[in-house]
Amino acid sequence: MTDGCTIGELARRAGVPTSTVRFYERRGLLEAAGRSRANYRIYGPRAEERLGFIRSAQQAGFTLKDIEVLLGFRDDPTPSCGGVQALIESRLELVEAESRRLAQVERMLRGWLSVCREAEASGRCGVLEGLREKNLEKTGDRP
Amino acid sequence: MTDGCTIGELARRAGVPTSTVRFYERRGLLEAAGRSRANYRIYGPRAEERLGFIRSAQQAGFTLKDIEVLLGFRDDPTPSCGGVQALIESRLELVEAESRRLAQVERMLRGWLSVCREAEASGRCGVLEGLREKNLEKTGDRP
DNA sequence: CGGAACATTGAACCATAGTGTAAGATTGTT
DNA sequence: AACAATCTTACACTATGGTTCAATGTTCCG
Repeated sequence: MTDGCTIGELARRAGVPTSTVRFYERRGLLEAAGRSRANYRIYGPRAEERLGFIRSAQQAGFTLKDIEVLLGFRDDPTPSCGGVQALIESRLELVEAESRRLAQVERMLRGWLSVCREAEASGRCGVLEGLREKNLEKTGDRP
Repeated sequence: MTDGCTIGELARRAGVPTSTVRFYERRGLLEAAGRSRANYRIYGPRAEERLGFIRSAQQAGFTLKDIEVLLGFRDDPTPSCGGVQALIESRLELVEAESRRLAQVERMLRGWLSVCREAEASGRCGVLEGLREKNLEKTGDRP
């Protein structure tokens, strides 16, 4: 009772805009808060902790959809750590895949950059000419 | 004149759906094609080559917005390789930043996974408890 | 009392790269 | 002639994580 706070106060403490708090509520990540007489949302320490969890999980690389699941586990009295583990593993796989893709893109771009520097001497642009040929379709890591 | 083809044919050759070709036209990446009597788009070899360029550039990690610029350079009679180089460099920076972020996320997830495995013996879920504490905010690569 | 600073709502909007749909016109094959 | 395939258009929708807006109501400070 003593420590209910408004959405602005909660948001300030968590370091997010109020719009984000409302968004989380809309998404079902935060349960609908109690209301003051003036229909303002009133948050207690539990909501604050929950919001902190969401932000931490987000920093740890979980999507909001993941976090929905994690929160479900958390709310569940059953310990069921297996589901959490499976979630982490599948998220990790996605991240690894994306990481590989990015590394590939990075190599590509570096390749084009060196083409660009080499061609700087001659008048032509090796990149525009090189990208025209589709030798990268299956074969080419290096342009 | 002999080798105009319809959108379906062009799309098949490039390995994209026709919807994507129309989308590129709408985005201004492909110029509006000529039309047959029946109002069908008719594409020549230049369009085919241009579409190939777009796809190649995409594989090389450029966004459609980048590609718009690249196409602009290409259409420009002036050689201006410097602009191309700047574009590659700025794109590369973004990719590197994202790459670092992903690596960080990967470390995080691996950390949580090991927490999860360690806690498997005990009844509790270390992840749900660990994410509650916000010790990861600035300090923590490892949970 | 007055104005600033805060709160409420729903709806629309941002970027990205397309995909899907509906309804109708045209083309090719049998 | 019938039928399938292909084409046309505009508009809406996908996923992600929110942000912005307008119009209106409340609380706080001097």
